[in-house]
Order: sequence, then C-alpha cells, then structure tokens
Amino acid sequence: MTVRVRFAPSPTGYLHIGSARSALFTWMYARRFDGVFILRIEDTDTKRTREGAIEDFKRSFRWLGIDWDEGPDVGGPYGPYIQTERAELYQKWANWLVEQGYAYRCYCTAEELAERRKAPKGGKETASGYDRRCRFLTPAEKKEREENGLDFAIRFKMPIEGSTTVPDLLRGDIVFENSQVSDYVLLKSNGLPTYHLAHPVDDHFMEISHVTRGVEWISTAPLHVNIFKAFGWQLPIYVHLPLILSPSGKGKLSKRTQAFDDAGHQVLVRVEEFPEAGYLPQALVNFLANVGWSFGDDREKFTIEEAIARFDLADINPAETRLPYEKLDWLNGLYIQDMSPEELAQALKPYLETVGYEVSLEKLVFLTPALSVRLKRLPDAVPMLRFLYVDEPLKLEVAELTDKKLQLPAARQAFAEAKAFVTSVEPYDLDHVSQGLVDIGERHTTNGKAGPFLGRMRLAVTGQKVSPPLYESMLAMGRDRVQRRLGEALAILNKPE
RNA sequence: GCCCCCAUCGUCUAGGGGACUAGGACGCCAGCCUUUCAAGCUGGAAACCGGAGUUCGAAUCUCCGUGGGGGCACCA
Repeated sequence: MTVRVRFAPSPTGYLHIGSARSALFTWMYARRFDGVFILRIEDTDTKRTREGAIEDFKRSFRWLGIDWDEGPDVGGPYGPYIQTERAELYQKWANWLVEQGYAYRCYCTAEELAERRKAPKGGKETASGYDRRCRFLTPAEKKEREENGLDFAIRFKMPIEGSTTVPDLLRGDIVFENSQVSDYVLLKSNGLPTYHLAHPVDDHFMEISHVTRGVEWISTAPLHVNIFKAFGWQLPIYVHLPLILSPSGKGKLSKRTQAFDDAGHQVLVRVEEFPEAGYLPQALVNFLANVGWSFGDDREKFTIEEAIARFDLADINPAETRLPYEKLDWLNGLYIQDMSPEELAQALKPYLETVGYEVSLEKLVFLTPALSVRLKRLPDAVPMLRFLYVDEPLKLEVAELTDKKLQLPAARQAFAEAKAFVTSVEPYDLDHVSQGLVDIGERHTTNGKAGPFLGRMRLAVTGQKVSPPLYESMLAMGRDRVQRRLGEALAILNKPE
C-alpha cells in the first residue's frame, strides 16, 4: 500500500507544539515508507480564519525541517489543497447523500439549536447534541419549509440502532452504540462543509492511507465510519494521536496555560516561540520525537534521519503526556555543543545585538568554545558576555575578592602583582597569561594552589558571578580594560576598613 | 449527567506472561575534578494506581473500582 498521509491544520491560529508533534510523526511515517506527505488547509470556518496563518504554519514547518510533497503552493495531482476551493465537491457529495437517503435537510436555525441545548443533557437514551427532529418531518411539513425558502443545513442520518466499530491503530477496535452519536451537520447552511464531511471526502479523494489526528476525534469517529460506509468508500487507517497535557496535567496544553512549570521552565506552546527563545530546530525535533515514541535502544539524542529509519506509527504510546521542558533544555545544550565556533557565534550575534551590544564576530568566535558548554539556550550567552560589552565600574565587596585561602594582605599583594603582570606580559596570549597568573596564585594562597586566587580574579575582571573562563575572557577584553579592572579591584581591597 | 480513551520513578520512557532485585533519560542529592558557573566522571534516592480473577508464574491477560484526559457546536 502506498503511504499517503496528511497534516490538515485550520488556519485560525499558530502551529501548536502538540500539532507539530502530530505533524512530525505523520511526516516521519511518510519518509520512512517512501510515502507522500500532504499539507491541506482546513479553512471551512471562514469566521475564524486568520489572515497570515497559513504563512505562519509554513514558516514553522520550514524551520522544523518538515517538508511537504503536495499542498497549497507545491500543488499536486489531488488539489486543490485548500478546502474553501473545494466547496462544490462537498456540495455534490452532500446532495448525493440526501438523494440516496443517507442525509437530510435540517431547517433549524443556529439560535433554535443553541436554545434547545441549554436544556439539561439527556440520559442514556438520547443522542447527544441534536434531537433529530427534522429527520422525521412529515412531507407536508417539509414542503411548507421549502416553500417558505427556509435556510437549511444537511445532516447525516446516523443509524439509530446497533453499534459501530472504529478500528484504531493504537487502541484496537473501539465500539460505540449508534444511539450515542448525533445526526451531525455535514454541510452548513452557507454551503461549506463541516469537518465531518470534508474529512471523508478529502481523505477519500486524496487517497489518504492513514488518518492521523488528535484523540478529540475519537468520539465522532463512528460518524465518520458510517459516512464512509454510506459512500461505499474504503476506510482509511485511523491513528488517534495522544494529546499533550499542560505541565500540571490539568487539561490540555494551550496558549492559555501557565507561563512557567513548577521547575520554573518557560512553557512554550507555539512553535514560532521556540526559535526566539533560543532553541535549535534539531533539538526540538529530537525532543518531540522522543515524547510518545522512543528510539528503542535507550538513546535519547539522535538525528531525525536515524529516527525515521526506525519510526512506525504503530509504536506510538497511546497515553496522553506532558512535555518535559527541562529535558528540552538539556538536549538543546547538547546540540549547541555540536555547533562549530563560527556557527555558534553567528547564532549568538542576533541575541546580543537585540540588547544593544556591538558585536565583533571575531571576538565572539574566540570566546565561543569556552562558552558553548554552559549554554542551554542561545540567549543564555547574553548575561554571560555582559562584561565584554558593558563597561561599568566594578561593584564588589572586599569579601568577594578574598577567600579563606587568600586573606586580605595576600589578596592585595596578589592583585597588585597581577596588575603589573598584565601590563608587562609579552605576548599577551593564552599560554603566557595563564602561566603567569597561576604562578602568582600559587605563591599567595595558603594552600599553594592557584584556584582560590583565580576565582577572585574572574570576579574582578568580569564583575560577574557567571562568565566564560578567565583567560579567554581576559584576552577578549583586551589588556587595557583588564588593567583598569584590576586597578578598581585593588582600590576596593585597599579601602580602609 | 452520558459516551469514549488512558494509567510504570517528580517528569519523559523501556518492557507486551518467566531473562524484573523493573532498565534508560531529564531533573534532584552526594563525592571527585575544577579558575566561579557549567561540562565530565562516580555513586545515590526515586515507579508497576487499588482490588479481585486467569495462570505453576502477572508490570504484562480479564473484570471491577479509582484517578486523569477527551467528546457531547451549522469549531476544527
């Protein structure tokens, strides 16, 4: 069987991280089995359609590295791929269902329906949603409504008795009592289809082999199965993908969930938020593929190609899940370490520039190797590199410049020597600077180790608790500024107590 | 309320009747290393939701609870 799968967003919002995972799984499956991945736009709710949404989706997909073989701008033999452009097709098949006795016209207005829905929900005997009243109109009543030119929607005649089995790849057969399923609207009174009609029609004519969609569709799946049966079309393989829950586990993850989880991690929901937050697409993709699916040999970090080679929809864990954001940070850090100094410097530049730093790529490339291991997200570099771009007086206490093993008189002595050393050392490079400072440190600490001194040095030179390693930082700052800084440090140390 | 789905460490997961003393990862804790912070290395705490049943044997199969989730629109 040819694998033809699709991702079908409605252009109302942005690409949700959960949808992105569903799309990723679907796409991986197509790539694994040399299938076709289709992008279809479900824009039949014209009131909710947002200008630019389609472009936003595409941008997010491109960033993630998900490409599509058929779709709005690439075309394909099964187009058009935008549902509003297929309106006639849906109308034709809706009418066919009416003619064949599988569907009927409903003249109830939206207001009437809303009013009736306010009444308490029925018990076991009643189908949810709609009471099917227009299904049983007498010929006279029907004639009267037609003559009055009433607007109508087309509803499916759901079998009232018996049961319907929905085969699901991840859960096996799911059986529903038909009485539980309402006569859903297929074609709205404005002539556009609902999802319930568009899904069978499009997925049939686009020859979709596997319908991947969220679990929220399970409850209407028996309707879909019956529509396929009425049309006499072959049922696709249904794969209802598990939902992503909010970090608290209360309800699904949405734009409205809390901004931070219990561990203080930022809860990002829209794919487009990830690049600006400093996540790498490889890391996000790796991360998403690892939630609800696992590589199989305890490996957590893998390339998308490696994952595709082993991926199967049937291996997806059907349980709902939360996103372990702290694991994303860890993975992202690993991918940052994989970048070359040049790549990382380039990637860091925009973040530094947005806060107004004047970035020299050359200096950045020099510092980047020392920096990369301590970044989880790209913008983490901004506070760490502050000392390089912001020249401000040192604000430190004496206590911060001394140590148990480097008490006040020794600290004064050591810093004085360091200042003199920095002024005179030739050449001013990594080897000489490090040797000289280690030597000074070893001579002044009580334990004869440079460590305590070098730690105070870092603080004095960068003014920061967290920074790249000392020597690299000193070289990047330049001799003059380091000298000046050490002078300030000395002044603090020499201040009368 | 009714229907449906799901259930292993805090979180993401492996496991699908015996190889389970339940494995890995993140996070957490401790130690080592160390120029702070990281990284790295070593070690540690940490789970089969409960109860029946089937079976010589159940984390794995069945049932009943419980908990969580989803659905009950002329939205998708």
